[in-house]
Amino acid sequence: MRVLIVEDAGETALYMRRALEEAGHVVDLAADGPTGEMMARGGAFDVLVFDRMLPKKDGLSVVTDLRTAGIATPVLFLSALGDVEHRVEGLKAGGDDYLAKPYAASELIARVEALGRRHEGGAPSTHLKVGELEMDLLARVVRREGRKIDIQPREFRLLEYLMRNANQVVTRTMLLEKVWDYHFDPQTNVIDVHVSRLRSKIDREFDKPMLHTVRGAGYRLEA
Amino acid sequence: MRVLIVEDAGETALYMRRALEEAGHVVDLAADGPTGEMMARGGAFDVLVFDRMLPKKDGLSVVTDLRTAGIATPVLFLSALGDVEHRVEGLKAGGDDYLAKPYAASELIARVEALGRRHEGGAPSTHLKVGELEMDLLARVVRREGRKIDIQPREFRLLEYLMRNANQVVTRTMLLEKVWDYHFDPQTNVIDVHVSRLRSKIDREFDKPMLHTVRGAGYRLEA
DNA sequence: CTGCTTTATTACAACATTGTAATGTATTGG
DNA sequence: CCAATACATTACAATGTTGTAATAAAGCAG
Repeated sequence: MRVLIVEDAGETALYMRRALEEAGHVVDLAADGPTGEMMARGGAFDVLVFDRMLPKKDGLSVVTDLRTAGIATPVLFLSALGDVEHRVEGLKAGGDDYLAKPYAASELIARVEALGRRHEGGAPSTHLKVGELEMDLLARVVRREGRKIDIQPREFRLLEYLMRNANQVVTRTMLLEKVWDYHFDPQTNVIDVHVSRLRSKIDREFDKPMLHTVRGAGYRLEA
Repeated sequence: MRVLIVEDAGETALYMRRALEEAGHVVDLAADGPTGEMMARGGAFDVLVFDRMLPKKDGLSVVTDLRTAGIATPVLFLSALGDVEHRVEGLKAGGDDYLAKPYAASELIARVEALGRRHEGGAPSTHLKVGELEMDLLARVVRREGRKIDIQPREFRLLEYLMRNANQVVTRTMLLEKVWDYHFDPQTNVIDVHVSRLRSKIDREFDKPMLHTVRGAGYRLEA
């Protein structure tokens, strides 16, 4: 897991870093509010750990700003101010958890992992994109250059497989296995026919063809 | 937000319920482990609040079981045992937060809302579950009690809609709009026919029917 | 260039899915 | 209990989807 710790007390920061790294995570440090905010916006972290009090811009306002900027990375607040009002304040500002000092390393780790767990293990992608071609797996809709394209179930599976392997050659055998669940050669031209149909939908009417034949090898969908 | 509180001490449960309801949430109660687990599996809650110690089956094991069953609803543990090991234990079992008693109502509310917030903003769910009936939106597969059920596209949409509105009555008009995209009455019995077909697949061959008729109103899929 | 092989396209037949209509069964109010 | 109504089931017809086969076109080796 990639964790960003924003903490001004050098000692504490290093201690936390060591604890999290020993638990197998990748840790970055920032020492003040603006730096932390910048890094949080740029780098793709799984969890942010913020000290409540920070030089220049305090943790609370940084998180408020991150949230209004649409950044949803989970935040764990860390502070010596452990009373209820402060904790509630932190959660209201858009924090996801609040841990009062002093705390045990094991609890820090457990809470960071609880926060990160959902995000990374979370959802398998429901949307594929190859160049200007897009597929929404849930809505079962395909678009090229924004225009909706009507597509049949088998064509959909075929295209999905091609998109998941975009810019690579996909053999006929692979297609038979993955799109048709055939584990033998049907001795017919099913694939040719469906590739042809798919082409007529995603390539005809558009300038550049995306679905290319690789003679003797198979097909390749290019961005 | 829909919240399930699983707590055996009646007093405490009622106090929590009132606090959350005043904050505008819908609250259900359960008094022991198995009941809580059942409700958590069936009803679509945004947050689960579990007491650590519960009659019959303790909170920890219930949550472990829910997680292995693939139910990812955020869990807030609540307990008098506030020391570090217990907190870590709760988070490891799959809890998302841990609040030690005594706590202020405002903090309970803030934490429940923090948990719910995270969940709803997330990716669209790709997996639906109502009782023993499961639907994988991406793989387009339906199972009941683990057995795979073959289902037609229109039946799939119908069932999806019923599952998304499980335990609630769904009217014929709603079905026509959402499943058929008709915005008028086709004057036929399409719905009856498809409900019948769906029943023959998901209910026939199983002990308890899940798809119930609500005479004069519509249908309801029950856990 | 010619003949051979691979790939494309088209037309059609088999099959699957969907909606309609007819018939049968349960529920409710009088 | 009967009639009226709502719902369930079955059979069938219309339509959509898929695979096969025939034919055409393209690429390649000699």
